[in-house]
Amino acid sequence: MTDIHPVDGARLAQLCRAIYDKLREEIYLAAAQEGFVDLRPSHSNVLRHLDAAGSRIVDLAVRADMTKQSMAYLTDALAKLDYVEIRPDPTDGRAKLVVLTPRGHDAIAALTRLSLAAEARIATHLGQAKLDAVRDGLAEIRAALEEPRQ
Amino acid sequence: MTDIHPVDGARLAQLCRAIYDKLREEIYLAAAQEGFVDLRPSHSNVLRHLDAAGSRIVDLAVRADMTKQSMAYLTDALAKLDYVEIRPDPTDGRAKLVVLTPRGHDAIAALTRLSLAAEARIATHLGQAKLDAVRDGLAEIRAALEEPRQ
DNA sequence: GTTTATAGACAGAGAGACTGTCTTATGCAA
DNA sequence: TTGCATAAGACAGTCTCTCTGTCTATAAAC
Repeated sequence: MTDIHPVDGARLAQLCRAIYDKLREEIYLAAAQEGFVDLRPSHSNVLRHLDAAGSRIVDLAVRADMTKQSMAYLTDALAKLDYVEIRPDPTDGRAKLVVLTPRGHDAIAALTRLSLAAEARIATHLGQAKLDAVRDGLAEIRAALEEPRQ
Repeated sequence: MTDIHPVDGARLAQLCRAIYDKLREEIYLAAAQEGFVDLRPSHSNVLRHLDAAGSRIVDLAVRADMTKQSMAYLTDALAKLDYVEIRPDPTDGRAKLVVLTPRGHDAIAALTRLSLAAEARIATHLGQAKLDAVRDGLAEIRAALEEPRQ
């Protein structure tokens, strides 16, 4: 009988998925142990895109490539958890600004630190140079995928 | 004001996530255009792990790292869409075997072909050697992440 | 000043994961 | 052989996160 999965396991998409899943699990588990028990991976869709001065929901939605309704759901959840504050935009009566609370700043700092720690652990296996090379290659791949297909 | 995101954008996890999301979108969009309109990314959690001779739900669940209830939901959905057939296991009255239908075989073949095509497109940007090096590095990283943390 | 565009809110739906419980079948041991 | 622990899966319910569609209020443009 022929093999069902001729080239599986070595596919770029599967590798990226597996690595992302592992890192996400590791980072959010560690964050929970530091006290951020209510922080969920989906929340990083907000935190990653916040400006220091605060951002509008619609801008966050565009950056995260999701609908403004979905982004509103996430920002509302983060507001209830005291990671962000939502206040009216003084320059536009329709808009609101999502701004980080001190706890939100702490969360971003922790997530950043834990991400770096995870990479440092990987570097002990591969060596820093190789890890850097992979990361540079991934950045190139991401850029290549941004381009429209002909 | 200090920068909120000191090292963002170059993080391994974010790169893997972005690339996986793009590839997944691209591959499943192309698959839909080939007639697999009802195939969803979550279904690959089943298809990726199926044995040629058929697999039990509980085994698929372990391989996909999810509960058997969740896996049963997915295999049931795939059965309704005629990608798999669920039949009793002749060797164990409690168990059922999930086996691919011809349409399921076609779907796996298409997904495999489209994945390779996406990587070939990337190779035109990076060169095959660089892409291979990145893939090898990712495989090493995945292996490193499998090891328990000390 | 009227029309159009924009920001967000509200309601509802659906996918995909989870936990908990239950039934049935297997297999081993008393 | 009976009786119990184990295992496979089914059933019910919940939760998170995303979507579409519609609506209000404000801003901007003509």
